[in-house]
Formats: sequence, C-alpha cells, structure tokens
Amino acid sequence: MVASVPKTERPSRLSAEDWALAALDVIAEQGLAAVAVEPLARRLGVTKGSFYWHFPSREALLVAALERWEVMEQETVFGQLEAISDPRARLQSLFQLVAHELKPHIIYSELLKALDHPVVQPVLHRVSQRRLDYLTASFRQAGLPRLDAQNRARLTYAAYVGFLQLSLQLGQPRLHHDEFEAYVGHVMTTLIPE
Amino acid sequence: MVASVPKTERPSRLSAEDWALAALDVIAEQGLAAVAVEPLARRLGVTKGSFYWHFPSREALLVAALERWEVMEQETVFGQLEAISDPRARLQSLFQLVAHELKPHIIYSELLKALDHPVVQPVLHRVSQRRLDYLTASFRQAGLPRLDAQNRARLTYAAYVGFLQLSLQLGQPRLHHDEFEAYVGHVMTTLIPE
DNA sequence: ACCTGTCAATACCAAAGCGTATGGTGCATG
DNA sequence: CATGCACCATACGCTTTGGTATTGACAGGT
Repeated sequence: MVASVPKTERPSRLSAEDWALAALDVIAEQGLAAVAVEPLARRLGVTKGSFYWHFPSREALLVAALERWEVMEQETVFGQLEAISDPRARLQSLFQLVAHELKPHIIYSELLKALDHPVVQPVLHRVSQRRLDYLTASFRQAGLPRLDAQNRARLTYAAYVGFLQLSLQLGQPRLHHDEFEAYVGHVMTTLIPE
Repeated sequence: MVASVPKTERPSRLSAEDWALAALDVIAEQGLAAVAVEPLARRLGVTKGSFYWHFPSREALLVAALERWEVMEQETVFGQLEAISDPRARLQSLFQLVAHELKPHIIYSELLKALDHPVVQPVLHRVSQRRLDYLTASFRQAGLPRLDAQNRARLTYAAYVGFLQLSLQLGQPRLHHDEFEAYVGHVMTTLIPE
C-alpha cells in the first residue's frame, strides 16, 4: 500500500523551482508576508528539511521567486503588443489587456504592498520603470510632446496602480461588467490623446 | 541621581491616547505590521505591563488608533475645502492640497498596504468611499453628466492612490520641484473638465 | 552488491511576539 | 498619615518562525 499524500500527489521529489512557484502562489493568495518555510512545506507535503537543502535561507527563496516572476511578467505583458504598430491602437490594446486579465497583476499588487522588504524594492523598481518608459514612448509616438508624454505616462501608470490596489485589495469599485466596460472606455478617451 | 529616560522625557504617566498616537507614528514610519506591543513600549520608555492596563489586546489598540486617524483625516482633508463654492476651483484646490501635503497621506498609504487585516478594511472602505463620493459630486457640479462624473472620479482617485504608492513606497517618480509642479498641472488639465 | 549523491524527516535551538498573573510604585484623597 | 486607585515592572507560558544538525530513504552508476 503506497502512502499517497492528500493533496496533489506530489512528484515525490521536489526541485528548487517547485518551491519558487509555490512561493509565488502564496504571494498571490496571501501576500509576501505569508511566505513562511514551514507552511510552504506543509503545502507541498514535505517538511522544512527539504527546503533547506534547496535554499540556504528564506531570503534566497524570495529572490528566486521574484526572479522568475520578473521574466514571466515581461513576456506576458509586453509580448503581445509588439505586433501592433499604430501607437494609439497599441495603447488601446494595452488598456484592454490589463483591464481584462487582472490575474497576472495580482502578484504585482501584492508586491506593491511589500515594498518595505529590501528584496522586493529593486525588482519592482525595474519593472515599474520599464513599464513607465514603455508608456512614455507610446504616448510620444501618439503625438504628445516629450514632457506631456512623460506626465501622461506617469498619470496613466498611477491610475493603473491605484485601480489595482482599489479593486484587488479594497474591492472598492466592485463594478459589474457593463459598468467596468464603461469605465475602461472613459479612461481610454480621457488619457489617450487626440 | 534621577534616572532620566533617553528620549522625550515622558510625562511619567501615559494614557490610552498616548499609545494610540504612538501607534500611528509607527504606522507612518514602518507600517502597520511594525505595531508590536513590546517595541512600542520600549519606544515610550515603559514595559508592556503598562500597555495591557490601557488596552485588552493589540487589536484594541489598532482599532483605537484607526478611529483617531479617521476623524483627523476627515478634518484635515475636507475641512479646508468647504469655503470654496466654485466646483472647478475647489477641485484645483483639492489637487494642490493633496499634492503639497503628502505627510497626512502617508498613513493612508501604509494602511493600503495592510488591507489584509480585518480591522483596516472597513476603515479604509469608509474613507475611500467618502472621498470617491466627494469627487463624484464635485465633477458632477463641474458639469459632467452622472456616469462620466462617476468614472472620472474613479480615475482621479485611482491616480491619487497610485501616485501615493509609487512616490511614497517605491520612490519611483522622484521628481524635483519644477517637474512635480508640471506634473500636477498636467493632471489638473487632463482630469478637470472643460 | 555496494557506494555516493540527492532529497527528506526528525529533533533541536534561539528569538520575537501576544497575553496573563502578580506584585510594586507614586499620587491624590479622606 | 494611611488608604486606595491608577499606572507600571517583572516573570512566566505559549506559539510561530528562521535556522542548524543529524540521520534516514532511495536512486543510479560501478
């Protein structure tokens, strides 16, 4: 009789990547502060004796997890927009993309809440800066002069971050489908030039 | 030889309000998670024997502190705007107000990061809803139709929240004085109608 | 069959945090 | 001056968490 674990019949051996992915799951579900070694081990059906073979410390796990997330996020968000050449159409697609795929942004929202942590800060700084630069370039291509493009990008990205926090964390807007579509439309006509 | 405490020569006796105010200071400096009983006691030059006389639990302290903050914030933000009757001028004053007095908003920003906590959630829900309603009414008075006013208020408040997180937590814009003024101007001309 | 490297279980320690119990101060009031 | 209350110190128990050390299971190659 094989002793099978209750949950997802683990592959009986774990790798460092399994731990990193599980950490990202926990971050998305309960935030970065909930990434603790022993609860993670229980979640994976092992004990922390396994963890400290793969990682020297909890910090190292966080670094590995955030590293993975950073490359995944870059592919997800930016990969689908290179095909569109018209800047205004690309901005509209970007808005629609982030509006209708909130799930990949949950981790970003959770990491925003954990910016105290020294490991999180540089990662989010890089990611946010890249996105801001992308927005600035797009607004510039859409016809705005340099300073206006910079400020419009700041405003747009702040609106994105704020909407994430308000909707994901606070559950504040709590909009229905039609209301949400109307909001997205309002945002686009207000922020996309011309 | 009198044994004087190192810090601010405490009044030798504390009240519950002293603890609540100290808790708010810690929230502003290090976040809500840093509000722990023993560190707070050390900060005030006493031990936790004092704390558990004034409060039955840490939760009760958080409730009291947030209660105090909620009334203080209401006076600070809304009190100075009742005099202005013209809605567009009032919106401009509101933008200038929150732009140049970031300090009262630090706690709001920190509480946004602690929305997991059940005590924080209802407080921030009330505060955010009040502000959103205020913005909606102002935009409506400024001439926008109802749905546009709602969406514009959502957009404006999301931009406020996002800018708070980006600048206070991430230090991302890191704008100098002139740049910042230009940004505020851009935001006002973009979001205030007409 | 045996050995070695890989992964995991167990036991253990130290620190931090919440909460309790109890005893001890100072200060006003009678 | 004594009494009592408001406030605080001390000591303790409990739990959670990070981290170490030691041992055990199990595979693949020799």
